[in-house]
Amino acid sequence: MPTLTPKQREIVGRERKILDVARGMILEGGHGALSMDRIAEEIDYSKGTVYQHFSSKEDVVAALFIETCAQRTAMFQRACAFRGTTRERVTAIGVADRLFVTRHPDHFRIENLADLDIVFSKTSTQRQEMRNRIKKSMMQAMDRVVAEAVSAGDLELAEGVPHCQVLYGLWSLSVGHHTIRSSRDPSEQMALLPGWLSLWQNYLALLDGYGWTPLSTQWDYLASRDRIVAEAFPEFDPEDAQFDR
Amino acid sequence: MPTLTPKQREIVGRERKILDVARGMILEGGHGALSMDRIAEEIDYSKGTVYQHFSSKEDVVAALFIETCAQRTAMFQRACAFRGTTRERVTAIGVADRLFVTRHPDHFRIENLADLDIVFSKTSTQRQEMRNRIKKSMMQAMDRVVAEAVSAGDLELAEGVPHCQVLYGLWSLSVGHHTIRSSRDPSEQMALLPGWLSLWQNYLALLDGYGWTPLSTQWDYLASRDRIVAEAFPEFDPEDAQFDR
DNA sequence: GATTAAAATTGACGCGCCGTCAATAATGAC
DNA sequence: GTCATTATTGACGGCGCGTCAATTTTAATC
Repeated sequence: MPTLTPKQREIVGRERKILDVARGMILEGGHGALSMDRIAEEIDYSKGTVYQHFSSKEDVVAALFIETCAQRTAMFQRACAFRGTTRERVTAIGVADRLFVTRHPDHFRIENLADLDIVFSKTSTQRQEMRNRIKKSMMQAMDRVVAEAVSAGDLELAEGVPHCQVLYGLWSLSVGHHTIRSSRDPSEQMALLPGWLSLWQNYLALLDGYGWTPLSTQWDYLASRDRIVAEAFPEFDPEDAQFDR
Repeated sequence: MPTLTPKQREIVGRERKILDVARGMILEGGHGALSMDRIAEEIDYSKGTVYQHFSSKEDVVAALFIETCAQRTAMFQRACAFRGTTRERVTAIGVADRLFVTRHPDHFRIENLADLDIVFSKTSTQRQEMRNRIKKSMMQAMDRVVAEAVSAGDLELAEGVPHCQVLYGLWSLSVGHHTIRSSRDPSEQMALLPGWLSLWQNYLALLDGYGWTPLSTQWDYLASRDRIVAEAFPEFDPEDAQFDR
């Protein structure tokens, strides 16, 4: 086991601190509030030292993205392993998404930044590959659920419609929801259902529309939701997830 | 009729030019490529003059957003007036969205910028109100279609689900789609259906899932699509819309 | 056409931020 | 204790935003 010198430990700890400080800045004021000078100031090292860890501002954003995305992927994989019907498993992904967001309310701000081509283009190829690997493994886990559903007969797709089409629908709903909600303009909020329930309703409708059985009219998916939290994500308190907000 | 002095005409023309130049900059390189200094340079006036038209960089973005959004709203209103079943009308909104995007490929880049709270918070209240008014009239037109569908019996919503829930689903799908596609990362593009068709499929599934009749299994909505373009948007060439890409 | 008040235009300035780099200090191997 | 390697510093060049006092242009009036 390679034991670390005090110096090396200092370096590791500093990197952690940089990321934490940066995350806080983005959370409070978006990309504009993130400043390399301010990071240096807050961690009490010079700017040059910060640049020893990250080659640019975008590199920091990319690192943050990868960090949180890895956790997200891990949660999705756990969701996909849920023991239940295939539709319950795909539902579990939606639940995981919600639980994740309560833990990392900053992630979507970062994701919207990081997915702008510009960010990763300014980053080392190493980090680019890491990002692609993570995203890919997330997709793969989810794709497997759809494939299973098809082979189990729970889902019959029309001629010429690929598996991932269903996935893409759920993905779009989630991204759209988070994007819309992150702009906290009251005029948009209309007379909507409270936050997460509106996304949940759309999940139900989309999956029903694709004919993924058992349909929401034949099954109590709110009960499934509670079972999913209890069994796949026991470390989460259902209260904290605020499913009704 | 108030005739304009040469000076006033110059000012109006200059404002047009500023917006055009700014739009081009955002289109080519996003928010980062937009620079007040460069605008001044390109229109051959000093920076101070640019600031006579717009109070800040964000103000320019806001103006661009309002401009394009107004056109978008107008197209949606035309879509809602389409003569056909209620579901055809809501489909027409999706078609209008597509036609609009082909005309203004830069709009979603701008929308994603403009909806970040930060932008409009740095803008005059006048512009903020204008934005809210436009967004509201867009929502209202669409909401009317849903209300009609419910009262005509084409759509029955479950207990406690408000009208706009359906709208919110379509809206999320569209925003999600455009957001995902605007990050042109090949790894995400998976084995998807070509661009717009994947959004179309999800529209169909979502509306089927909400039970909006006639269902896609009972009606040829691709034929409706062509009729919609021909009747509601005759100025568009169906070729240009690239529905298959 | 001359006069003059109001409006428009200019560009230099202060400030903050990014990323670099030569100079300096700390580390640890021998 | 010596010295090569590695880490740290902060001043610097460059760029962009938004301001403002000074200057020019406009157009209304005599």
